[in-house]
Amino acid sequence: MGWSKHGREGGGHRGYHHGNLREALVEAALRLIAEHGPAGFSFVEAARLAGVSPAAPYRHFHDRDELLAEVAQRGFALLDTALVVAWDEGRPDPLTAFNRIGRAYLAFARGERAYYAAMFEAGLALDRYPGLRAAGERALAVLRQAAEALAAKLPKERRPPTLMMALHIWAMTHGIASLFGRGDQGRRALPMSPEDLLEAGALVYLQGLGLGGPPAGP
Amino acid sequence: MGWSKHGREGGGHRGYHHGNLREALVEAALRLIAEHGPAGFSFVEAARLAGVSPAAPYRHFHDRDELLAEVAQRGFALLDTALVVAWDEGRPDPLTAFNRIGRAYLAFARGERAYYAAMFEAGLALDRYPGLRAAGERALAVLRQAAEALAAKLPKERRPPTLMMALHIWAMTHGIASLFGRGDQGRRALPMSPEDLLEAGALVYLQGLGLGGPPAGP
DNA sequence: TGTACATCAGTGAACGCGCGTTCACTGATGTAC
DNA sequence: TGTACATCAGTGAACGCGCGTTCACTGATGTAC
Repeated sequence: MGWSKHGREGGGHRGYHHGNLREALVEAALRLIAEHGPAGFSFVEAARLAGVSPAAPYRHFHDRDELLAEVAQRGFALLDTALVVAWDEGRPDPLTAFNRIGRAYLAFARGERAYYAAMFEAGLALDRYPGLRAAGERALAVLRQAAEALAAKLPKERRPPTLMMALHIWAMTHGIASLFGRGDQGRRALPMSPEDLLEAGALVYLQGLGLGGPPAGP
Repeated sequence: MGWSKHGREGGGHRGYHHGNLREALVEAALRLIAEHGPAGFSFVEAARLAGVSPAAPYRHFHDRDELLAEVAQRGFALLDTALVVAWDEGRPDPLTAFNRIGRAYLAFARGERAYYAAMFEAGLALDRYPGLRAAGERALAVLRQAAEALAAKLPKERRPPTLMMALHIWAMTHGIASLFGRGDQGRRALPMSPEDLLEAGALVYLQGLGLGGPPAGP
């Protein structure tokens, strides 16, 4: 759910002009991607879903891929927001907030499968859509900020590069989400929830940096 | 590269019977997936590439997806082999061998993009292809074995569950491969090689378990 | 407030295309005797 | 070694389909005066 606020759907008839076709197309794309994957999404069907002739979308998007890229870009923006909210400026303490970020990422991958697929599985060429790349980097920035706050606990000479930390965490989280944490399709069996797996992994990782709870040894 | 051993291609004419159509179709699929992604692969074109009428493939595969699943399954078998070779029974020492596994995984993702895409991005329903799931689990078993050997260095009461270790490592490796380590398309910029990123991440992780080189503190 | 007109966002018919799949068929291969 | 025949692995033509995209068009909206 989530992307269900249709322009004037309830109102019944619309005139010759749709009024909010761009939005309607994005919503239609999300629905189609959720159902058939990014490959099974078609421009024509998106138009049909929006109740409009197959030529109409061309007034708003140069081609099929541009609509896909728009969806992906919005997905990154949503993810960004979700991560910022989860981080909540590190309250009540960085470690708790950090774990919340991981969970938020997994929740996004599971709950917003269409966005996630558009972002990571559509095979869009990042160079052709600079806005897309930028949106992705903004989302990474949250992770980096969290890494920074965590690393700040360490004495200066033992602080790891925060970009590297952020990339490690991103990779593990993304890996868990991709391999185990999506909707039913293609899912692998696991002896624990993706959330628990990630939390344990993050804990070990932070321990390895000299951060985290009680030391490993007795 | 790699999948170029065509049945009797050099020999010129073939008769009415192809002789090795199944193999030829798998090879054609690999080529097409490498070029156009798993979505852009078509049964008809695979037949054309194999020099055969569009109806012929149905003698060997029930449908398009079954061919895709065959490719994915072979991919897992290849990956499995590559990881076993890389592990080399933990020689000369488990840590070195372990790092070789990670590099082998990344090399596979980069070098065998078609296999990798069929395995992880084709969205095949694992339940419909039990052989596929089994092949995937065999590949995971190598990681588990390595985790076991590493954990064996620790006193019994501090040994982590090896399945969990294996999953963490798989997730981080897979995440790095997916986000940064593929061919040109969709690649993100990185301040270091995926290999270095992974090695650093694995080191920190193992450190966190109480394994690895010199202790974190001064 | 009313009118003329430019601009904009749609229409709908049409195109050429490649796809997945089916069908009755036929040529090649292998086996029994 | 030779012949009859079953089986197998291909053919090629055809189907219906949905797709992306284009085109000249038209109805609605907004603006200038």
